[in-house]
Amino acid sequence: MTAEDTPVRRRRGSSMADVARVAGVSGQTVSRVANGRANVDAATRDRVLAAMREVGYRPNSAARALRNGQFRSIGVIVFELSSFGNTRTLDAIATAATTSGYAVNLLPVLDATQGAVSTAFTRLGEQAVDGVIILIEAHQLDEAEVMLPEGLPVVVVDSSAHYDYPIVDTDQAQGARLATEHLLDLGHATVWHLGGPPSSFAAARRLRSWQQTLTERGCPVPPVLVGDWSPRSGYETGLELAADPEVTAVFVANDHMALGLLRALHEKGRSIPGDLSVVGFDDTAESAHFWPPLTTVRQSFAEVGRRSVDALIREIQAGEHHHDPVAVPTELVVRNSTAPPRKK
Amino acid sequence: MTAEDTPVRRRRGSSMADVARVAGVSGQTVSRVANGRANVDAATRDRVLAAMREVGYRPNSAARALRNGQFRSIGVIVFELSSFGNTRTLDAIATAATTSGYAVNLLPVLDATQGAVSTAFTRLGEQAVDGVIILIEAHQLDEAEVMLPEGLPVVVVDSSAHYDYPIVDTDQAQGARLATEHLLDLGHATVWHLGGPPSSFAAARRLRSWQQTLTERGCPVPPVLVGDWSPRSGYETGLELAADPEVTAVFVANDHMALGLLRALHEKGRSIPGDLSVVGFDDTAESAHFWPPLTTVRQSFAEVGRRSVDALIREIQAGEHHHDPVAVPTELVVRNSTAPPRKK
DNA sequence: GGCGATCATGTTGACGTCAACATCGACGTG
DNA sequence: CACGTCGATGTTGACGTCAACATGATCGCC
Repeated sequence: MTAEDTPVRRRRGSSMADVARVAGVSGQTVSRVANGRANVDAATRDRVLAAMREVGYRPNSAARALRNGQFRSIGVIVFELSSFGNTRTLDAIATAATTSGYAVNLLPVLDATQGAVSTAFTRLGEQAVDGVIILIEAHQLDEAEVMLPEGLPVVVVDSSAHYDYPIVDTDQAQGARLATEHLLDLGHATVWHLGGPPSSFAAARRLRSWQQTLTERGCPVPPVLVGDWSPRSGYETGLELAADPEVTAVFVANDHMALGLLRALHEKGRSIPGDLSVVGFDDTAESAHFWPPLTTVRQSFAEVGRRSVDALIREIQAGEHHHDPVAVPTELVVRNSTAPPRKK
Repeated sequence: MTAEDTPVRRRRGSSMADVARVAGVSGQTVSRVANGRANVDAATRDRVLAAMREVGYRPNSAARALRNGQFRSIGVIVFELSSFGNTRTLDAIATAATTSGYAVNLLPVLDATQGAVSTAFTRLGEQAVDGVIILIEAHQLDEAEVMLPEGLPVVVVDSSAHYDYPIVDTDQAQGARLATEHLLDLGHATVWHLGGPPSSFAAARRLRSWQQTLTERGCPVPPVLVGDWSPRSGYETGLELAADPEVTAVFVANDHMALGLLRALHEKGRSIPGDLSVVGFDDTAESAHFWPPLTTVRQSFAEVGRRSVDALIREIQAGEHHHDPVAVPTELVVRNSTAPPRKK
């Protein structure tokens, strides 16, 4: 409209001072109105509100943060190739944080090397956050020198017990037990297991729990198959497994690998669940529509997100350290990929 | 623990003044070192660096932002139930932004009602961001009063041409043409289409391009089937389609629906690609392991993310408005779900 | 009617950083 | 040796907000 064409566009908006001038009050009164303090005359308040609208006032959060020493913002450290679970958890974290009046700062780790993780933490130091949720698998932390700024509240979403930070995660052990017992209860002599990468604590927990459940029931423990969470690794394992008629039941550590495994079994002409029962872990949005629809263990990512934000905010606001790990229970969803073994 | 229990926990760290005191220099010199200015004596620089380490100095980004009138941070408005594509794009955005030295602020829209979208924008006003990328489907914007703070750089990731903001998106039309022509080239008389929800501009573009391709080739245009992106809606449509022997080729607007459709065809005993060829859109990580592996159109979410960040940063730094929409090309990935029609 | 309580509003300064300007010493040149 | 230059370093103030304190007006009560 006007001829004001500043070449360098510093987005200096209007400040309280501008509003104050228009409304004919002091800056402090504007501040009181902006923060909803009670001790302002109704007429004055209206005048200020009108002035705010007129000049298009929006509070400057940098100034506010500087003044208060708080950012009302939390950082979330995620690994670049955010896995299915992490994505869902991130979603829940964002929702919970927003509901609690906190902003969410994404801090991606650009690659898996030590340096990159360290860099993420360094960057963290310069970020405007009051606390951090770590969403990468803990073994990646191990390798990096974990140099978190002292006094920065942290919550780790993982199943590792190695750190001195509050921990929130799905109850991996309970979920794996659910899966294994389901297959055993159907009458299978034992259950094979396709696990995730050994570097993942979650994978380790699921594996251990599967082992333990078999042992408790007096079942033989077959050799462990190792995958890397990807459908491809499930597919490759599936090709091997299809050749062994002894195998009648498999517990796969995530649904993605289960998908690849199903494909391999189809290719080899093995019927599911007729020849082989399969249970997954996660319950992705697609799992109900695999062929056949997959029996799986449903994780409550929403709950994990919510709990971790709660824990972090409590830490931020009260300095409270909640050292008991939070384990969010899972739920078995039975579909068509599991059935009793064929009579011999 | 100690007796000093400040009720309000202000996380005041050490400031430049502290470093300056320890190093025996002025705050300004510390500032120069922190910002890598050249005109500092080497010995002095080392002394300051040592002092920084000693007191654990980290720059206060709030103060910096206040001083500079810039936050070096961009906001990304996302819809709560971030779809597969949005998640991938977000990932790419985060990576690109970080690489360019910008932080990423997540601004989730908590539900689809008008009020919620407006709230997100209002909140935006208080956020510390230099610009915004809008990742929700544009029709949701339509419904809300779009009240973006004036002068705030914005980039929209969508296929709508309704807005006065720069737009970046996958070239939906080109992708849909690729899919349709592939099926036609195999010898199918025509191609059916299971589209996404009409409210989605992306879905509309794919649909229009499919229609146009058929018309250009002089093929009959079958009635449009409408889904909602979910595997379930694909499944339901699949049940209908399986009953119609006329149908030999289907282009499904996303891989999730294609998965559901495949399941329905399996259930009805129709063979793929023997009886029916299916092409999807997206190329998710799982699509290669569907049964059968899915022929699909690969979107480059990474490219979309990168380009939108680039556009936004250019806008922020140069005030440049790039009004030509950016269309990122797709690529057809041929797998086993497509084949020539059976000879009659 | 005098005095303290209550309430609206104003004034001041500090949060941490950094651009702009000021200072000071060293060095080169005619 | 007087003067100008350049490079290192210091000093000041402003960015926008808000707590703490200050002011001044109104009201109730003995």
